Amino acid sequence: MTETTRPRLLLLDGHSLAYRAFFALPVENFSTATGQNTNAVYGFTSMLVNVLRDEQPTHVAVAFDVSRQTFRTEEYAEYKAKRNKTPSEFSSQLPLIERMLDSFSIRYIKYPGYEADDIIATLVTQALADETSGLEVLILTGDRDSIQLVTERSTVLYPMRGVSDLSRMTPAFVEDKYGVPPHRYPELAAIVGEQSDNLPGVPGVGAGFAAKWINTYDGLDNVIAQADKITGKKGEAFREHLGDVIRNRRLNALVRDLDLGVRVDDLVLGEWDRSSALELLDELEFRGELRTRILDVVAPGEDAPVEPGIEVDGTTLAHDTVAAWLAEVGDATVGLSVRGSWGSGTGRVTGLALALADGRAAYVDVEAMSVDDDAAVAAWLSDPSRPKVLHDAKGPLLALTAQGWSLAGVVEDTALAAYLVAPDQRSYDLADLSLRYLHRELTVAEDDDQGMLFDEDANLSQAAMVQARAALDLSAELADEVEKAGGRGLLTDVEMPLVGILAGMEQTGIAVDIEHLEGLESHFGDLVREEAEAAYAVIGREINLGSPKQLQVILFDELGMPKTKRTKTGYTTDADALQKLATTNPHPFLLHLLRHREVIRLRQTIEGLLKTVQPDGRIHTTFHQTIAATGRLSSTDPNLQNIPVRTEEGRRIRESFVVGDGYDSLMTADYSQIEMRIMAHLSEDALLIEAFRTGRDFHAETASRVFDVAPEDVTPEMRAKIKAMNYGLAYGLSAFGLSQQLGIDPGEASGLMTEYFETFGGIRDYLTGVVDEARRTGFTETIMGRRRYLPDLTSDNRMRREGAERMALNAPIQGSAADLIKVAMLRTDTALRGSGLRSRMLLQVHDELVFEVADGESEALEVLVREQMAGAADLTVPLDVSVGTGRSWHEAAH
DNA sequence: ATTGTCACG
DNA sequence: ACGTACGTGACAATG
Repeated sequence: MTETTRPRLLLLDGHSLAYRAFFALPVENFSTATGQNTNAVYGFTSMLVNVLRDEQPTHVAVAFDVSRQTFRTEEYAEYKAKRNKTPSEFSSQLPLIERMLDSFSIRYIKYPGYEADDIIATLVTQALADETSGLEVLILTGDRDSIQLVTERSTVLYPMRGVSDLSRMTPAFVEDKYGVPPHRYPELAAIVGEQSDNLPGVPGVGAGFAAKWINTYDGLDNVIAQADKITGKKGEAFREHLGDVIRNRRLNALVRDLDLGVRVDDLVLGEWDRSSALELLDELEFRGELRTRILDVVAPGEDAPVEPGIEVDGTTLAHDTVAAWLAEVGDATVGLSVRGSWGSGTGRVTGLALALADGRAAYVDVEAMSVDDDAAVAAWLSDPSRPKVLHDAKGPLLALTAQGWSLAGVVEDTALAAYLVAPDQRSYDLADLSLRYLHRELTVAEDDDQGMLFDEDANLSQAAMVQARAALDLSAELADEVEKAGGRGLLTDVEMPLVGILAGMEQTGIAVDIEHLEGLESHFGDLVREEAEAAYAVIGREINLGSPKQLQVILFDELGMPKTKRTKTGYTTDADALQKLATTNPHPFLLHLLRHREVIRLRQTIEGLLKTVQPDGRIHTTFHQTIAATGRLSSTDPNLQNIPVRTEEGRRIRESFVVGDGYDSLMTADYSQIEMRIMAHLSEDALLIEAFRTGRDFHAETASRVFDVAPEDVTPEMRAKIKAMNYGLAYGLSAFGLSQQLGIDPGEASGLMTEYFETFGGIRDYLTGVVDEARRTGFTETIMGRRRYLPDLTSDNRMRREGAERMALNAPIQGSAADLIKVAMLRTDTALRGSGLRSRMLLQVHDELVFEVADGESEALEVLVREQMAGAADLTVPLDVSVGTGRSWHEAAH
């Protein structure tokens, strides 16, 4: 222990290393849930810790460039001019690297007007000047200019490929590789040139000749002085480009005497800041191997390198012991995992796993419970003062309800929490979240007792308890994240209470007139056959009309029609393109094909619906609360949010959704122009607000203002144009998109947009402001504070960037509308319960709610629903609700 | 598993 | 020069 380690100074060129890492590591594999890219941070950190581990330096510093403007660009404007603009995906990672260094107590140094190399050169010079210290110097850099700093006591470590191979440049190595000693390397570079710095050298002269000259004449100065003596083409070229060479030499000389205000002694490696380092590793989602390696290096032996999986201490409770266990739990928060099944309006529970923060856990075999156990479980589940945490509570809730239990006291739903924190994820799988936020594997330890029989039941109950524990642990972790994202109110007051409502709607389902649906199926089936045969007759053979590939052969090869817009694999045959073809070339095949598409689609929709009708004669969809990044719900199995409505034929399908037995009618209530109203509210555009306050036809009102005519003089054409414009606004519309929508030319569409924005300046200002702010903060926000992260706003890829800009325009509008109708559902549900009405909510279709009306409740329900929907938010414009009632969904909509 | 198409708000 | 409106889900064809 008394042996003194030899002092070693490690200097890193932060910029060049991070830049290399940025290009070496695929960005897709290195980004966090919120979209922060981490490839440069990862690669830099990885190189840093490897060198810390392998070289054991006592002193460390990292040098950074401040900007591209340096004394070199002052002197020679073309210096590094050929380099592409620094991608913002890279720049955004530099502050993270600095935080990483702070947490490791590693100094980083910048000096305006100079490059990182100059800082390193200065420190190397200082370190070598003090010969008594015997300080050894290591320079980790991706910039070859530093080779001039190599001496017997200073070595350059240069990354060869990617971020893992380091080449150790000692004087002997440099001499061997380049043919000149290190201090002469910049002389050689001056002759050869440096492409990455945009410093052209002597054409036709490579490193070999340059080294020969330098050695023969003893240095570049002498080569220049005796330039006449060099014969041949190369000599001629050298004389001709002498100016470049002299300039190169001046620029590639590193500055060694900057006044940094830091001495080598100040660079002693200090104590790391454990909590900020761990926090940053979590934030960057660095786990697994790198996390282990980092912790091993900066804090050897301090943190167990291998993270254990989630563990619980519990077994299946014996018969008649559940009540006692639950009594012992008291009012502690319990992680709850429900085993069983649910869906299609039914469900059942086979087991319950409970876990506590101290590791205790229990599994209840619901199928083998005593009467007392059952009562105890029922009481605990329904007691709102016994707090519970679940992951994705809707399914469990459905199963418990089907079992005759009620559930109360759910204080956190970890799936919803994770969704609010990062709404763009595909899934919120418990195991993934455990890894991401807890850095724990969600696997059950294998039973290694050889003598024991494999007990499947024990494993299942163990897995359930582990999941219960994971949900509990996650809730603590995610609560912080939700707080940080400002999502607590939304989670507690909106998303979580909505779970019960959605479960109820799914369980209730909507009644279907099967005979009517079957009648439509055969009707459209007939039409499908007719159209197919007519199409075959035209071309003289049978093809698969559903195959875009076969259609392309017929349309573009055999019928010789003009090629449409390209897709990845060929040319599009979508309805839009075919419609366009048909206007110039009304070939009968095209017409039959289009009609065939239409009717086969309707038939398919009907067939799909028929397959999902349950024995109770109703369809029970599943609503998803964590799919749409904007905050909307989605619906599957079947999707009841895309039942046809736009054509008369399609609407006939809605005749099949009918009032169920024991009820009087269906009622639908929808918000009119909800998105434009939100736009008016958010933009505070006075004219738009006024247009809504008149209460008259909104599109006509706005058209009258844009075209500056009296409302009664607005023509249908004017109204149609402004309507398309109004709808397009929230989508980030382009002149092209608008022209496509309206079938006018892009120039006219562009003029229309200009007119519109001149009239509604507040909207234009709002829209540009939204994108600017999102670019600054990294996210957009709805009226209720729902965030969507859009890292691509700063992408260098134009497509991605512009795509993100359109999402930024749309997310606050669509998302606020989603917030609003969710609040309306909560208010309506509460009011319904309080009113004693029997009517019930069945469906939500983004801006519409569908109810089943009990006998004699029609008027009361309408009043209640109108009041609760209109009062869901206090906007600067009124929320208009239109309501209709009928025997079917189709009738109700009239 | 991905692509193309088309239904909805 | 290039692609072109936001958000979903279902189905069939095709790799």
